[in-house]
Amino acid sequence: MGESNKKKTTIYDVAKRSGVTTATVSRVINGKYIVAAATREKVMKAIEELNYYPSPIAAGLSNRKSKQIGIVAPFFFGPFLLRILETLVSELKEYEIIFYDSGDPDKKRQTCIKVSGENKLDGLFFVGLPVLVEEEVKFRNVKFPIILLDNKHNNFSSISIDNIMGSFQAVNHLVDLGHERIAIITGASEDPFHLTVAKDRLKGYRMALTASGLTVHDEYIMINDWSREGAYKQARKLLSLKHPPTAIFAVSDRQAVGVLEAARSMGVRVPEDLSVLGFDDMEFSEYMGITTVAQPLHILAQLGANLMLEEIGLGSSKKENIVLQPGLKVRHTTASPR
Amino acid sequence: MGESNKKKTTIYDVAKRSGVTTATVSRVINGKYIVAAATREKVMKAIEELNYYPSPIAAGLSNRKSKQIGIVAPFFFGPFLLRILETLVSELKEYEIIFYDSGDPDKKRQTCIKVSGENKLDGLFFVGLPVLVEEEVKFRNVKFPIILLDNKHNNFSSISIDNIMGSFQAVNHLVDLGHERIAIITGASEDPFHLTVAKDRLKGYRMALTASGLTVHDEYIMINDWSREGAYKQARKLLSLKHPPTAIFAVSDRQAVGVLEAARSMGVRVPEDLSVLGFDDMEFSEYMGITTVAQPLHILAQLGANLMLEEIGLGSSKKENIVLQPGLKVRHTTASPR
DNA sequence: TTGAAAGCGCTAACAG
DNA sequence: CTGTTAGCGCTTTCAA
Repeated sequence: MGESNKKKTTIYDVAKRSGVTTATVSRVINGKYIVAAATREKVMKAIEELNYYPSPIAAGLSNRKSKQIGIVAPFFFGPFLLRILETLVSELKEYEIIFYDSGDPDKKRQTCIKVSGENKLDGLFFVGLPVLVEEEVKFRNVKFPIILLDNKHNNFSSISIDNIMGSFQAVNHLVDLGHERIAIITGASEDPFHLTVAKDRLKGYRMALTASGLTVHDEYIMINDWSREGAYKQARKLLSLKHPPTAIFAVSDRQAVGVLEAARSMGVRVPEDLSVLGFDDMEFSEYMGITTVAQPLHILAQLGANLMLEEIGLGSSKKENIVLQPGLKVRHTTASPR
Repeated sequence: MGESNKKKTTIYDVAKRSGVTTATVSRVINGKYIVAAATREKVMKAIEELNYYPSPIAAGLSNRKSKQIGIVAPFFFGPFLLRILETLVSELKEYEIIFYDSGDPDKKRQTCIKVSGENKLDGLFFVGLPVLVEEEVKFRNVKFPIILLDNKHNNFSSISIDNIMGSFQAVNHLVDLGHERIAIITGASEDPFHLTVAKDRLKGYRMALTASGLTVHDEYIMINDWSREGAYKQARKLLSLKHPPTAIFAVSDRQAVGVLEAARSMGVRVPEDLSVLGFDDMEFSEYMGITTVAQPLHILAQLGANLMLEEIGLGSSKKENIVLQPGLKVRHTTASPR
């Protein structure tokens, strides 16, 4: 901590030194008013010499703009979150990014209350999470745009990913390979945040089977908690069935690992005896050769950032809802059944 | 965006409604002055009724505290960064966390300039990165504490991890297993941020060998760029030597994966013919059974947060430098040589 | 194109 | 325990 005996140099100091008023200094700083070239020079020089930095706080109080954008997201999104955060930060260079954790619904609620109450942000992103009605209500009188990433809402713009089609596509790949006994290990259908990912991916699975004229067997549908351990157990159950599936679609890569472990533990070879399909395209999926579905996170965040900038500029919401398609990445855990 | 025709309710509104002055309202809001219970009640009631939220911007301008803490870190720290961020956010509930990307040295410089110039934060963390002299100079007149996480500096407090000992420990494990021909694939020794991780881990390797009376063979030392691909190539080279090593220590798990792939590609079995050791304990290391060194990131961040709170409270730096020890996690890629 | 001056909403002496 | 009253540092009409 430095000895900050010297008080901050303010816009007054600059004004005095350059022989103009603070109004003029302000004008050159913000560059959105006409200032005589000569005057500008003088001011710039003074700024330079005094090593002056305008106080964003004071500016904020005066013009009610904080130059800050908030992001509410849960940490359990892990790599996805990081990816999105990264591109958001780099696309939104003019703004500081404030991170609001919302690891559980209550934290999320608190954040919504705080953020809408203070009403100081210039924009807000929700990533991965939906906005509940009670939350939406709070944002009614807020002065900044809100954009949902990887989720949607009628009253806000959003960029989301089509989980149903991603799943549909993935299962179709299995069907194309000739599989008929395809099982799915999905995520918890009810969750504290009211996410619909699990349901959507299951829906895509059903659609794909039906579209191919295959029947959906309930015993092939396992509802799991997104965990690797859970998937391990359920895969063992599936593989112990009288008619075990020849392919298992795990709706997350983490769960796919569990399936792989289950297969190994039972001497079932992948992909010879069993095809395993994941979802997410995590780093380890590449290392482990897992066939999976990749989400265009980078583009999602980029589009989100652009939209945010537009809406901030317009001062109003465009209510645009963009849906992105994920893509299949075929690797080494899927093959035709024997 | 709501129709915010209604102007923000201010501390004046609350004061009027509760029949006191703004000073008193301020007092009950901040709770650090004595206010008569009855008065407090009235004020609270008014706050409630008016749904009043104090403006942190106005407060900030007045008392020069932003209630915001910055974090400068590079995104390539991936999971580590996320982990640290997570615990920082949860430990520093009173503060908003602003994330400053510093993916390259120049961005980092810019951030240092901006942040020190504006001088508005209540605290700043550097994670994973060192503070260069030219940067340190800028922070001389800054009013907030700065703490380094996973790095150190004479003028700032820090919590770091002992890479040398981590490496030493890891290699000792190999020696204990009976290995004598131990190779290392390390990270780039020179890097744009002037990180010393690679050098430190190499040093620990040397120390361990020397301490055990083994000689350090230059041909067993590979300098790599932290990439899996690079490690793959170098591992192949090592395994092609006339006297190939019986163990390879990759200074990151990502590189360990490359080594594993190289071994597989050459029909070398792990751990029977070759022991592979990583560093980092990434998620996939568990899945892939890689023996590795784990860093106590959670504790690191926790200690960092506590220190920050203390220093903010004290209004001065304690210049504490804590060093944490990483721990070995033995899994399935290491065994005694045959 | 520039200056004067009134805020923005809150805090913190200082008095009482 | 509470009120008065300067600011905090910048922006923005309104005039000139």
